[in-house]
Amino acid sequence: MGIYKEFKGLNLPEIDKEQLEFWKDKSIFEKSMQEREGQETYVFYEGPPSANGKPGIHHVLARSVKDIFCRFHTMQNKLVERKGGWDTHGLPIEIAVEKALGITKEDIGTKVTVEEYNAKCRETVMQYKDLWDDVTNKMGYWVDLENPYITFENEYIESVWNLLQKLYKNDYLYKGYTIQPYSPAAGTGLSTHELNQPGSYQDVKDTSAVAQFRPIRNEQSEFLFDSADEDVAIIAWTTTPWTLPSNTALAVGKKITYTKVKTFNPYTGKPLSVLLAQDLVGKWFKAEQAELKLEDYQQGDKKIPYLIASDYLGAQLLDIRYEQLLPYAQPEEGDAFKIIHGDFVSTSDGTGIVHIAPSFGADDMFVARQNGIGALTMVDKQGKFIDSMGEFAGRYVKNYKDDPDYVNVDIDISVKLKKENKAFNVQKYAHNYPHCWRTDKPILYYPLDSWFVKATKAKARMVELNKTINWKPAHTGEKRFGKWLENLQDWNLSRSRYWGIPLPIWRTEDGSEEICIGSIAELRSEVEKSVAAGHMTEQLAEGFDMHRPFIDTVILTAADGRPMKRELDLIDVWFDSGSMPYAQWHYPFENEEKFKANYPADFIAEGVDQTRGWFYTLHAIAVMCFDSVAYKNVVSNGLVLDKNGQKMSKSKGNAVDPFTTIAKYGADATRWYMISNAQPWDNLKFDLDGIDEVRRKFFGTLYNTYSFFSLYANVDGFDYKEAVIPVADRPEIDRWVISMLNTLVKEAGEDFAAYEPTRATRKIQVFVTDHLSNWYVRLCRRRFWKGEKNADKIAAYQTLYDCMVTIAKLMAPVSPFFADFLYRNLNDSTQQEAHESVHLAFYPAVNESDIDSDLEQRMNYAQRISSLVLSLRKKERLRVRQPLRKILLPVLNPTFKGQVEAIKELVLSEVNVKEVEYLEDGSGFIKKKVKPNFKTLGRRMGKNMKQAAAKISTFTQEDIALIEKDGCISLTLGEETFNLEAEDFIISSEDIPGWLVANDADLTVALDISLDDALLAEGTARELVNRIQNIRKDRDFNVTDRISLTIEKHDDISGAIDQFKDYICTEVLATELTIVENLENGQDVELIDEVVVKMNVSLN
RNA sequence: CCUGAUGUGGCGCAACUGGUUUAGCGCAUCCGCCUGAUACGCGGAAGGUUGGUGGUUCGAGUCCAUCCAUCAGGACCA
Repeated sequence: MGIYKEFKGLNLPEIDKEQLEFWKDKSIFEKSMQEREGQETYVFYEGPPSANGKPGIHHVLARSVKDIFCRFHTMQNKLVERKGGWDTHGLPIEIAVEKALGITKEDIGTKVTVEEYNAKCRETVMQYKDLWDDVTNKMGYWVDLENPYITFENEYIESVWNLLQKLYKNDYLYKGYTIQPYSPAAGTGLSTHELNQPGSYQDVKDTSAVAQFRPIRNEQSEFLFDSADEDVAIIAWTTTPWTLPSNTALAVGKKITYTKVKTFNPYTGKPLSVLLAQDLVGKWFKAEQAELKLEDYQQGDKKIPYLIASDYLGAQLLDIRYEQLLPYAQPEEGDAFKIIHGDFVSTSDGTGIVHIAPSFGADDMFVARQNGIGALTMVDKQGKFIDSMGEFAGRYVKNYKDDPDYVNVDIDISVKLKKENKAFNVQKYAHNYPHCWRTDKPILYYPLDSWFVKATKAKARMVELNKTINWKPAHTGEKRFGKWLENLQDWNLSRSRYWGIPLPIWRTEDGSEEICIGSIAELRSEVEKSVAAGHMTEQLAEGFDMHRPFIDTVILTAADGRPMKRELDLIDVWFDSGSMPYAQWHYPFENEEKFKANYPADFIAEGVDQTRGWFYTLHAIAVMCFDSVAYKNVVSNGLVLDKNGQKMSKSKGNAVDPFTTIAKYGADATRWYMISNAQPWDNLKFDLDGIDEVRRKFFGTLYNTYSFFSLYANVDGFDYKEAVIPVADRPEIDRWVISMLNTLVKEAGEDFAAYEPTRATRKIQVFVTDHLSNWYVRLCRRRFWKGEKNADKIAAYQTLYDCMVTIAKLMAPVSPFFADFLYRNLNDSTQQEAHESVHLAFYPAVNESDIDSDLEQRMNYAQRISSLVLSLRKKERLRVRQPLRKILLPVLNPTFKGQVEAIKELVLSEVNVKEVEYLEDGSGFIKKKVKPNFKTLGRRMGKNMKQAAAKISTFTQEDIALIEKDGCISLTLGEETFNLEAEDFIISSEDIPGWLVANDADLTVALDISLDDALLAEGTARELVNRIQNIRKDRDFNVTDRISLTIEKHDDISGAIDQFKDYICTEVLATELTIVENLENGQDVELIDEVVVKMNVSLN
């Protein structure tokens, strides 16, 4: 039994389990923080997930990203605390509960008490907490699950109230009357989020009407009239004729050209001049009817003639007044019934004149306010016309009640307009209209009272501070988030629901006095006053619930003694999560020091969908309340799609379950795959085969490297107790891999620090598979299993060991399980470092002095030369086991020969060739070619580059020799002469006449393929060794077992046996090799070219 | 409709500020090979008008314009 553990095979899920146990037993996560107590902090904020849905594979990606940087900075010796959190309020939970209870919103407070309902919410919201904790644990995400912040707890709510009060005091809160999507059928306002539910927008056919508004004839409008009796109408189109009684203005575009068209009303046949946008005349009048004469028209004619009379610019029409279309009521406040300008007016639809009903359209309200226009609200919250609507009073504007006898109000209004010569056109119109996702009834836009955060007031500062935040990727911050901030609207804070943080504002009935409460203590003292004033009978109980309905029983007293009731609204849940930097510590009521040390965050990460969600609310609250950013670095990760690029969804059945994936492939392979395959902010096409590939290629290779190491280190008893051999004294290849390793440490460190995990993982992977395993270990195998434990062998062990320990550290942030497994298997045995886990260790320091770019370059030559030789062998069908005489290398530049000499032995043994011969300049063998170096020459020559390139291609061998000798050459193009230097050219050898040649960029290699008896015999000897090794392997001999060999005499191998008997015996660990005339019981072994020998291999 | 991202062999990705790139790598396919590390790898074959078009430039996968496609976000739906 050696000191290093040996394993039968790579089992990542098993490693996961062992590591989890180990971390738990030894409290490694806790230690990773305890050991860094007092060090510089790296602050991370956990965006709270909602535990009322199950975790998906995209959560694994998001949390991997978070985990990577927290772990990386822990390894930078920083204190990284990560408080977990839960988002517990909001509509998704309420809806889930309604569904579970089989009720709708209207039933709350009637069928179910608010108290019962909220209790159910509280209970339901954590229903999948265990599942979340489980996935967090299994994927290796380190976050404090023991002491999470929970948004429904009183302490949390109190902190939020404090923030709200801060906003209130700084004049950031106001109550406003705005137009919002509203569902009369459900009796509730809808958030834009709800409006964006799939299926909300439905294609429907509505009655649309073009109404005729008659301008009042006066000095201002006189220019519109040609004669004393001309009947002029401004026509406007609407798909909601029920809003026409509420019309108070018409909007035109200042720059739009309007045309007056003389024609007849199609329903009454009376002469009429209509005004509409020039661009839309063709939409309402057929070209062929322009041919008809107005005077020929007879009432009832199907084809109505028309005549284009005159054009006006929209600006000319402004402020013209018109007669109210359906005068059921007058607006109480503001101006009305005049033409105003609207930015949004276009000529893509309708008539280019927009009917404005401020109560029923957000744009309408906005433009009306700008112009001092009042509103009419002729429809109530149930969706029916109010009493003053005459014959329409009490009728629903849409069929909200599923009344089978429902008569369409839009049609009746249209009929009325037709009769009164007020309709120019009425027809069915198919369009897309939002519907309530709960009741499936059309919504309407309705003015509602809401509390707003005056975010627009802080807009400039938010934009400015956003520029100091490092966004990954940059465009999400600069463009998506930056643009959104620039077009910021006030934040509608109100939600008329039950399960959420109540708005802490109490008002007198007339709204003349109000108070915003900022703490429980303050509420308590206000309640005391209220009890004294007789509005309440009892003081607040200890630990009272701050939710509804309890909070609504609190009635406060105004200065003049009048009662104040709480505004019934809850606040937007996004305010909850945006408050977490403060509320997670119950700041400012507790933990002031803690808060200050942890604000703002160094790093947060969430999905890009949080740009307008959490990223915004964090930023907005921080700017408005603290004039600060909330986070300095933010990674917004992309979506996780299925392997075909489709969105994952349960209904499609293409969702990947995180639990089965982790259980099957291990957390590390899953994490490594997700991070190395695509940048976190790109969408990831998630393919399980990709995880398997990562497992095989990366983890498999690294595991095998360890297996290889442990196998021989155990045999040799390498425990790293020997004196460290200075790097400078180690062989070329050791110094090379150490140089490469240090380059990697440097670059990967920079990548991690720059929030570029994908780059880091790719570099680590290339190092492990290409450089460490397939070059270093492959070429060094013999050093590990041959001969005594001498300095060379120790150097090899130390080098390989150091590489693996370092790799364990580099990969630890991304693949915490395997990294620790590797680290502990190495370090536990040698005790080189005092850390019991890689996650307590530090990111390795770069030894700049060990980085040798010359060395890296010559090893690159070695790899490429080997590759070229192997390619030539392939072409000539010369097995690698067959030794060849020599390689010919043209010398490219003065340093080339020295560089190749240093790695000559590696190349020769790799490609099984005896020697290298250099072809020097002037040997006459080499033909060189020259190409311009566009990078340097292009800059200098500019426009002349093309000509110069042509000229350079005509250079003779002598010219090239001249460049190499003098380092410069002059080139004449027409009038001009340029002095060019050696660096302006790329010289390479092209060909070696008479030889088998291969090229790779500037390298050229020729191979001598002539064979003699000695080479053939050696080749045969190597074949024999290979076959015997295979037999050893087949028979499961130990690598150290000695054997005896008996081979039947065969002419084709006698030369090999004569000359290479010792070699063969050493290679296969044979104590004796006997040749016999006849071998019975021997096994047939095929060598080459159908040569079959009989041999017997036996264990000593 | 606006904004942004993406578009490179069948698939997934790369190519530092435009220039030693004949557009690389991996997976998959086929042929061959090496291996006392049973994992990988190596060599070769096949596979591309770098989404289209136009432009700037001595030179464009890279910059500009425009169009197309996909994705995301937003506006609007009178």
